[in-house]
Amino acid sequence: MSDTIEQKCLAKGAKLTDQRKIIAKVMSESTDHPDVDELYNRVSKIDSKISIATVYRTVKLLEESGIIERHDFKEGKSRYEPSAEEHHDHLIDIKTGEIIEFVDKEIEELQIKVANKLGYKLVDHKLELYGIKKKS
Amino acid sequence: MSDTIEQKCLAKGAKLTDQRKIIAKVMSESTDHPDVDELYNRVSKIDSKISIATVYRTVKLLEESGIIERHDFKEGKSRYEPSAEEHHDHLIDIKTGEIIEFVDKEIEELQIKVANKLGYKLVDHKLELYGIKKKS
DNA sequence: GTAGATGCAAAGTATTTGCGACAAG
DNA sequence: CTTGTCGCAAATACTTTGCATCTAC
Repeated sequence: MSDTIEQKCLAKGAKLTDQRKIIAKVMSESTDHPDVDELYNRVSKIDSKISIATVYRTVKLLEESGIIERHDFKEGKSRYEPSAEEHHDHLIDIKTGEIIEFVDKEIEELQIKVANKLGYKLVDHKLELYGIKKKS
Repeated sequence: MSDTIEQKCLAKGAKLTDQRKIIAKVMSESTDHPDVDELYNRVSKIDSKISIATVYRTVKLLEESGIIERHDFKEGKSRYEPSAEEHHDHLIDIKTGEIIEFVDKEIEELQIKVANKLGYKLVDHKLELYGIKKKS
């Protein structure tokens, strides 16, 4: 797992510092969508000397390398998650803030079709559903 | 047009000040998606004494009243547009920043279906397509 | 040894807020 | 009158950056 990350960093000509290894490891083990502050907390538990500036610089690096993905949900800050093999979108519970990941091929295909119809080639998209849990 | 906005403000128990009238009018006449700074520029041309704090307070008020909508595209700031009768989504040209509005009923329906499948009632959603113009 | 990375604190953006003055209802 | 609103400047939240030091390669 971290091998891959390290290889990707090297491929970019980036130096493999301890800080980067730690941040990459913590991110790759995250199953939620931490913001920078939360990531900084987790990383600090491993090495308390890492500065938040380095965390900011590293998430930017990892994002540009396609290793993690940034999301701007309806808050004032960015959240990150490791890039998945298969693309997915998010449903956010507006009561609890819980984030559920989902995949829907039909929607994906329709998006491409819509973009085409408008004369565009789709290169990226963002789909977020906001909902409240139904009583079961 | 501005009648509606004024009525809606009054219904909320909000006072109908000159500043609000001007900001609401400028927004209702906007066909693009201005950010607060741009809105402030436009408003200042009509009344140069209006402060940017008032613009921030007013867009928040108008948004909470459902009169305008906020969007967080992939920038660090919010953009606004008057609420439309019919809901629509956006396609953003990643080269030029141009924003194209579109409607696709099929996607809308699928979203509701997906949310239901996950046990949620869909109350809101955000769909943004990012693309590059195809040579015609 | 050298280019690139780090830590720190200062600087930048975007946005919010406390407060005294003011105006709408 | 009274309550909400305004303008101003200070404050906040998130993120970036200049610089001297340090470290991976």
